Amino acid sequence: MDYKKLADLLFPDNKFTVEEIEKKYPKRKLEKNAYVTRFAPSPTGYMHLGGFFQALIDYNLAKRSGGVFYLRIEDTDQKREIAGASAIILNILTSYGFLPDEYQLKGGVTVGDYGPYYQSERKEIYKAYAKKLVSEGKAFPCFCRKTEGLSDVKEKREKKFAVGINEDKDPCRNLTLEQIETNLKEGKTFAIRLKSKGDGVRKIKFHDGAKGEVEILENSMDAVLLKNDMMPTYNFAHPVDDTLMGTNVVVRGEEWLPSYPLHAEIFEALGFEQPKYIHSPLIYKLNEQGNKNKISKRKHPEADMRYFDKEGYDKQAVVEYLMNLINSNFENWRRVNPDADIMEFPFDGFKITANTPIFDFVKLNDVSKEIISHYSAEKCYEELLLWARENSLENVDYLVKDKDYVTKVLNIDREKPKPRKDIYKWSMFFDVFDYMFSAPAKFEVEEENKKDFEEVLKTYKKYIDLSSKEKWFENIKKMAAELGYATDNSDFKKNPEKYKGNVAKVCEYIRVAVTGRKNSPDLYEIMILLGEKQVLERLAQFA
RNA sequence: GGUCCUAUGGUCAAGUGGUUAAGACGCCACCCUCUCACGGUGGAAUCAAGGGUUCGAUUCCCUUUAGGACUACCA
Repeated sequence: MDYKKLADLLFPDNKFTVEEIEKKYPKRKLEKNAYVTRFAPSPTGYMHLGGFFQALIDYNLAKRSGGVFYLRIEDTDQKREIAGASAIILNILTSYGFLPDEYQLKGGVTVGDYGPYYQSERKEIYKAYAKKLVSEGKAFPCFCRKTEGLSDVKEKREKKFAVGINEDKDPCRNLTLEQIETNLKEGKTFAIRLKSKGDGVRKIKFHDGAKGEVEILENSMDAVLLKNDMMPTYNFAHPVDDTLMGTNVVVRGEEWLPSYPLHAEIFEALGFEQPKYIHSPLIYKLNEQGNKNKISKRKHPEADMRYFDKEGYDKQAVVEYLMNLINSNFENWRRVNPDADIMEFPFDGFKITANTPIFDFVKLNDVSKEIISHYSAEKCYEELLLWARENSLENVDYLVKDKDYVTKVLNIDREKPKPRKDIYKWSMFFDVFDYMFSAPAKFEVEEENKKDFEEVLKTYKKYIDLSSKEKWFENIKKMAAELGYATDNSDFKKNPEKYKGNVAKVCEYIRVAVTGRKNSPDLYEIMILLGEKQVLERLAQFA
C-alpha cells in the first residue's frame, strides 16, 4: 500500500503541513519546574463543580510554579455546543479570582499566543496530523456507518460483552487502495482511525500524579481520530493540542484513566512526548441507598457553580472547602494561619487523595460560617448588597436606602472576639433577621406558661430601660425577683422548686415577644436598634 | 462480560511494619451564660472480610466483598 498516495487522496486540500504548524507553536520559554496546565471543558453552558475542582488544581499548580494556566474550549462535538459557554466559564473563573493567562472569547478577544483556544477553530491542525499518520501507515480511513445514538452503541457493546473480546480492530483497516478510491468517488465520507498495534495482552505502566503507579492493559482499539465531519475526537485532540500548546501536566477527571493507554499510543504514533497526568477524583453525592453517585446537574443543583452565587455562598468558603478536599491538611494550615492568603498554603497537586470525596454541605456551611463571622459589618453589607443585586432585586432598594440600619443589624454580636455564626450564605440574611425589619408572627406560647408569660410582659412595660445594658439587665433582674424568679443561677439549680423559673425564663418570654423566636443574638442590642416604642408595641400584642 | 480505580469513625481524612490510630465537620454531655449561639472541657464512633509474609500487621502481598469509572465518529 502506498500510504503517501492514500494520504493525498484522503486529504487533497489540507491548508498546512505539520512542519508549518509546529513553527507556529514554539516551545514555551519557562523555568524548568514551571507547570503549564489547562482547563479544558466542553461547552455545556455551565461550569461543573467537578470541573471547577480540577481548574483549582490547575491554577494552583501553574501559578505557584511560575507557569501558565490556560482555558481551552473543547467544542468538537457540535451537537452539544451551547452559545456563550466560554463567557460563562470565564466569568466564574474570574469571579473566584482564577483568571486564566490565556483564553479566547468566541467572536471576541484572544489572549495568548497558542490559540485558537477553541478546538473547532483548529480543524486544519488536526487534519495535518491525521494526514501525517495516514502517510506513515499509522492510521486509515473508515467508511463504516456512523453510530448514531446511544442505543446503537449499547447494542454493539452487549455483543462485545457476550464474546468477551477486548480487541477492537476495525474491518476497514484491510481496505485496498482501489476500494478506498471507489468509495471516495462514490462520495462516501470517512473517519480516520488509529491502526492500533496492541494485542490486548501486553501491559503498560505509568505514573499518575494522584493514583501512583498504574499498570494497565495497552490499547488495542482502532479508535477514531477524526470523525466524519473531520472534527477530532477528544482522544486525538488531547495529544495534538496539549503538545502544541505546551501543557506539561494534564489534570483531568479519573474517568479518563482507562483511556490512558489509547492516548499513550496516539502520542507515540505522533512522535510526541507525553505530559504528566493527574487523574483527580470525581466529586460524589450519597443517594438514598447510601451509594455514591457522580455529582450531576440533574440531581444536584450544586453541580452548577452558579448555584453558589445564587445562594449567596461566600466564594472564599467554596474555595477553601474544595482546597480541603484536594489537600486535607489545608484546614490545619488555615487554623494556624487564619489570615494568610491561600497562595501561601503549601499546596501539593500531586498529593491529592486517591479516594472519591463526597460533597458535604454541612462542612461547607461550617467553613462559610467561620469565614463570614470574621467579616466586618461593612464587608457583610457590601457582600449582601452584591448578592441582592444579582439574586434578590426586591430587597436592593431597601438595602441601599437603609444602609445604616442594615449595617447595624449586621453588626449585632459581630466584630467581637467570639462572633456569632448565624449566617453561612447571604440568602439567609432576611430569614435570620426578619424580626429586625417587621413585627414577627405572633409566637404561640405553651399553654401552661401562658399566664406567666403574659404577666412578665405586662410587668416589663414598667421596667423597660434601654439607657445602658447594665441598667437594662438590672431592671430585668429586679422584675424577675419580684415575680418570683431566681436571679442567681446556681441557687436556682440547687432549689428549683423555690422559683417559677430563673431570669433566663423571663428573658425568653421577652425575647419571644420581641423577635418571635426563642433564639436570637443579644437581646439588648436588638431592642436598642428596634427602639423602645417598637419594642413596647410588640409587647402589647401579648399583654 | 472485560479493563481499571478506591477502601481508616456518619462525612472529609492524617498516619505508621511496633502509635493511647492525629485533626476538622456532625452528634452527645457538662461548663460559661439573659436565650440561642460562640467559646471551653469531655465523650461515643474508624483501620471492610478472609488468607498469607513477618517476632509483630491498619500499614506489604493475594483473594473476597463493597462502591465507583470506562468499555461512542460524547467529552
